[in-house]
Amino acid sequence: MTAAANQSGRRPTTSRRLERAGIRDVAAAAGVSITTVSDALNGKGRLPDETRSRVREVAERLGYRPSAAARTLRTGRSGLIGLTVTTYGEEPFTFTEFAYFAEMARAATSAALGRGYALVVLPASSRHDVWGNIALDGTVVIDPPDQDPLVSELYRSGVPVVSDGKPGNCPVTAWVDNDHEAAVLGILDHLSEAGARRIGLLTGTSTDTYTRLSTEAYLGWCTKVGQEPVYETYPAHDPAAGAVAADRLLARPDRPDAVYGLFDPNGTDLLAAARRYGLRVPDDLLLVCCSESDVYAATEPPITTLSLKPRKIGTTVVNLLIDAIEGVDSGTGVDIARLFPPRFRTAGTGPPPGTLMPTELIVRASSQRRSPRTTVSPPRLPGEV
Amino acid sequence: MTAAANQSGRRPTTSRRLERAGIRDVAAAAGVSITTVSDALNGKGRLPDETRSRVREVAERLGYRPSAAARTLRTGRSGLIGLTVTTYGEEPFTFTEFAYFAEMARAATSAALGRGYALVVLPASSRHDVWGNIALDGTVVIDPPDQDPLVSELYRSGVPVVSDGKPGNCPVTAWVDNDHEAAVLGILDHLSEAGARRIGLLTGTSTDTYTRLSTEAYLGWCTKVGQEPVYETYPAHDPAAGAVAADRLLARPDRPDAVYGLFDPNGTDLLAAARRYGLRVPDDLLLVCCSESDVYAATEPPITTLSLKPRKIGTTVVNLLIDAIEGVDSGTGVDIARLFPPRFRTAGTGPPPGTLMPTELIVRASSQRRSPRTTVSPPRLPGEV
DNA sequence: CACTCGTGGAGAAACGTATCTTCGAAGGCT
DNA sequence: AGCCTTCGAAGATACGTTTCTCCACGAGTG
Repeated sequence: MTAAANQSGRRPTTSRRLERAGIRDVAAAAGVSITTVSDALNGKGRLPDETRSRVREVAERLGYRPSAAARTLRTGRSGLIGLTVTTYGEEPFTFTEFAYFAEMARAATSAALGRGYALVVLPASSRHDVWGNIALDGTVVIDPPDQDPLVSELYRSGVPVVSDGKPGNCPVTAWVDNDHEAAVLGILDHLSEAGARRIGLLTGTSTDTYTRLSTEAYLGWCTKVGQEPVYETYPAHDPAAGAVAADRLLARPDRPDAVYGLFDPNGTDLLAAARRYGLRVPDDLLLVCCSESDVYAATEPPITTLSLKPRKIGTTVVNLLIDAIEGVDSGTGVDIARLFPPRFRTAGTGPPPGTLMPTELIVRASSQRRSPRTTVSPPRLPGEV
Repeated sequence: MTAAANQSGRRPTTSRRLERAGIRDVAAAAGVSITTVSDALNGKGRLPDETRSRVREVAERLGYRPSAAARTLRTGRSGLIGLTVTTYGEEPFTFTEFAYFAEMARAATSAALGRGYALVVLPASSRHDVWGNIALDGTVVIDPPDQDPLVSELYRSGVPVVSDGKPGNCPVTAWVDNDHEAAVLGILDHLSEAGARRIGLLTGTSTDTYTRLSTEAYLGWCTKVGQEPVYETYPAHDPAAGAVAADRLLARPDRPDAVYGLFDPNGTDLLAAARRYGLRVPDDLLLVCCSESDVYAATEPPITTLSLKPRKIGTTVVNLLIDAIEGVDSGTGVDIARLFPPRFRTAGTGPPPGTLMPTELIVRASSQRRSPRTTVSPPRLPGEV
C-alpha cells in the first residue's frame, strides 16, 4: 500500500473491482484538495491558470469521468427531459407510427441535444413505474387530456411541464399548439374557392384537443355559411376503421363534393373510396388531408395536404421547457414571466403562456379544378350558398 | 417548531421552498427508522406485514417520492439505456428519417420500458458532452465502425454495450445482426429463378457493415456464378444521389435485366428510371429493394422488398443488453456466458456472443415474370451452378 | 440455567459530487 | 507599523438513498 493510497483517505475495504477514478483520486494525484479539482474542472472558483491546467491534465491521465449520478444528486439537475404521449392511450405504444409524432420527436431530440439535454421517451402510463425511477428536469407532454393525472403529479413534484397541444385544464408551465381553427377555416375557404359546394369532414371519435378544435371549427363554419354538416367519425388509432369511414362518407345520400380528412392515412383511403365510387379527383371530388408524409406528392393525383409543422413544434416546445428549467429554480413559477416575450404570452398570470404556431397548406392537384371551370359548370343544386 | 420537526434531525436552515418529503420525514412521521422505511417500501428486510403497510400508508399520505438521483448514486443503477447511431455520421441527426431506424428505435423503446428501463437517444458525437452527464446502465450502438472511440470509451467506463450490426473490432458485450450474406444470396437466387440473366446492384459508398457485407456477398456470388458484376455506388444518405445512381445503372451499356437496391428509396428511384428508359417492370427489368416501407405494396407494379425485421432486432438488442446489465455486476464479463443459450453464442470466450436474425423477402409483382416462363426459357448460360 | 437462534429493528457508513465557509499569506495603503 | 484587500486553496457539509453491521429480546433447548 503506497503513501498515495493512504493519503486518499477512506477506502478501507480491499480495493474492489476495477476502481473508477473519483474526484478524490484526482485530488490526491494532483496534490490539491477536492474543492480545487471541482473548481478547476468546472471553470469556477478563482484559480491560477497553471493550477487549472495541471489538474485537468491529471484528471485526463487518470481517465477521470465525473459521476453523473452524484452530480445530479448534488445539483438537482439531471440534464434529462421526458417526452410523453398520452393520446390514443390504450394502444401499447403506437407513437412513431404517426409521422407527426416521429417528426416532432426527432426535432425535439435534436433541439434538446443542442442545448445539452437528452430526451427520454416515456409512455403516459407505465406498469413498471418507470416514471419515479428517473430524475427528470422537465417534461414535454403531447396533448394532455383534461385533468391529466400525470401532469398533476408532475406539477406537484415541481417538474416543469410544457405541452404540445393547448391543455384543457392542466397546470402546465407553458404550451405550444397550431392554430387549428385558422387551419381548418383556411382549408374550407380554399375548397370553396376551388368550387366546392358541400364540404365533408372525416374526423375522429377521440376527445383530444386537435380533433375537438378542428371539428368545432368545421361545425362553426358550416353554421356560418349555412351548409348542413356532412361528416363521419372513427377511432383515429384504427387504420382499418379509417378506410371504412371514408367509404361511409362517400356513400351518403348527401355526398360531399369535397372532403377534408383530419388524419394522415385519410388521403389514400379517400382516394381509394373515390375510385370505388367512380369519382374523379379533383373533377368530382376535391380532397385535402392533414399529413406530414410526402407520399401525397406522388399519388395519382397528388393530394393537397396540411402540415402541422411538427419540427417547429418540437423545437419550440423543448426550447420553452429548457427556458423554464434554467430560468426559474423550481416552484414559484414567477420568473417565467420574464422569460417569454409578450407575444408568446396570453394576458395576465392566470392562464399559462402559450404560443400558436402557423400551419402550412401544401396545395396540390387534388384540391384544384383543372381549368377554371367555375364559369363552365355553374352550381346545379338549389338552396346552396 | 413541533417535536416531530425536531425529531427529524438536520434541517437547521429555515425550511426552504416547498420541501419535498424525504425518507427521513416518512421515518419520523411513522415513528420508525430510515432503514425500516427503506425496507418496507422496497420489500426487503424482514418486517411484519403490519409495519410494512403502516409505513407505506404514511409514505403515501406524505406524497413521498424517492429521489431517483440518490437511488442511482447509491445503487449504481439508473434504469437508463442509451441508443446511439453512428452511421452516416456527418449528418446532424438523420436517424428516424430511415424507416429502419425509426422502427428499430420504437421496438427498442418498447422493449426497454417493458423491463422497467427507459431509453435515451444520443448521437455518437455530441458537442455538448451530453454523454458524460448522463448515468447510463448500458448502451445500444447501431452499426459501430471499426475501432469506434465511443465504444472503447464506454468499455473503459464499464458500461455494457450491445450493437446492432456485427462489430468489426469493438469490445462489445454482444451483438445482433441480420444474416446479410444469406439475404443477398437469397435475393440473387430468387431473381435468377425468375429468369434474370444479369443482376445489377445499387449500393452505397459508406463502409458500414451492412453495405460492406451485402456488396461482398454480391461480388462473391458473381464470381461463383461467372457473371460480371454490374453495380453503381452512391452516398446512401443523399436521396438525390440515389436517383442519379439508379439512372446511371440503367444507362450502362451492359444494362442489367434485374436490380437489387440496398437502400429504402431505391425502389421508387429505379422504377422511375426504368420508366424513363421505357423498360417495363417486371417484363424487362426485375426489381427488388431493401425497405421497411409498405408503400411498395401500392406502387405500380408492387415491388418486392427485403425486410430486415427492425422490430425483432430492436427487441432482441435491448433484451440482450438488459440481460447483461442485470446478470453481471460489471467488469468481469464472465457470467455472461451463462446468460446466453448456446445457440446465441459463437464458440469460446474470444469473440463476443452474437446472434443472426433472419430477414424476410416479401415477394411482389416486380420480381416475378407474369407467366411461369421458367419452363419456356431454360437456362442458357453455361457454367451455372 | 446458560445457550443458541430467529425476529424486528436501529445506527451509521458509504455513494461522489458541488459549494459554502473559513483561513493563511502576501501585498498595498495610510 | 498596522490594517484592509485579494488571492489561492483547504475543510466540512449536504444531497437522499441503500445496505452492512450490530443490538435487544424472547423463546426454545440441552
